[in-house]
Amino acid sequence: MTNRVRRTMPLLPISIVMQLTELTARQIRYYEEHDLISPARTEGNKRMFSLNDVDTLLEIKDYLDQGLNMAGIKKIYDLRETPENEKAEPKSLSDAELRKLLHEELKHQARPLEKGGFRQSDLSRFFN
Amino acid sequence: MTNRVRRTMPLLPISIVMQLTELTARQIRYYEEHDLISPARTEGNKRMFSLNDVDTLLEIKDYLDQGLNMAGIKKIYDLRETPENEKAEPKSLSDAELRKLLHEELKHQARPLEKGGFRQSDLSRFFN
DNA sequence: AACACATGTTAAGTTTTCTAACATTAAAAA
DNA sequence: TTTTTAATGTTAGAAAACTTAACATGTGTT
Repeated sequence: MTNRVRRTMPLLPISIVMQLTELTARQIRYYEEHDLISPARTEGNKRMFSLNDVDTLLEIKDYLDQGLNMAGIKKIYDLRETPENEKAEPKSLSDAELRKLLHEELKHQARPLEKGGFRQSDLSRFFN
Repeated sequence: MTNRVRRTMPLLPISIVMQLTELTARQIRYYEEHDLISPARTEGNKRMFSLNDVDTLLEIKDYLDQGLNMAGIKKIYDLRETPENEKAEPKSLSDAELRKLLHEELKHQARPLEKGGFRQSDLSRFFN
């Protein structure tokens, strides 16, 4: 366990991430703008992505294909990253909000899968 | 076996390789000039390194620490990469040449290991 | 029709990388 | 000891890659 991959190490420039994910630079930056990823920065302010970042981007692609929007995806990550213990009191996010999210998701349900896209949101396509 | 890491995929810019190997850009380019590595190039001619390249660079560091020079290291890689079957007739590399190599290596034998350097010439320091 | 969301496109500026030339240092050869 | 050579440092100028910001476009929603 101690010796697992350092998947958080910032290694990849945006050009490579574009290839790996088939996303445009615009898309990647837009997702960052909406706090779905937080790539590291070089001293000169260039984004550097970890393998985890790439995984996340592939997941985002999937969620978008499934009809979710930025807010929906963000919520998912926020929930996911909330430690189990303090997961009790859901802050001030009302039922209304949650119902709306759910609604939105249901509307787009079962969207067809276009142009040979991948299912597997994971770098295992490339590694190990 | 089929699902092994794509260690040959060009992913890393030289700045990251510098961090990973603690080599200067000058050194990395010099080793390329001597055909010890052959990083891929972007369309714009920027070097892009694979994980294999990084492994090789760490090995080169080791060999240099052990007193080998470019020619010696090159020979090692040439031999290593020669398929087992055609490994019979050693081209036109005379005994003289080989003795010289060996000699050189022996002279520098058992050089002390300075400033907490790594032994393990391998990215496993970072991954898996 | 008006709006919002995701994405495309463009412009101008900055960082990173490139090659090439010359400098330095230490070890080997003369 | 002087001269070479090997490895690396340093610098300059040019090109590529990346940045932010602004505005454009397409498509589905209200």
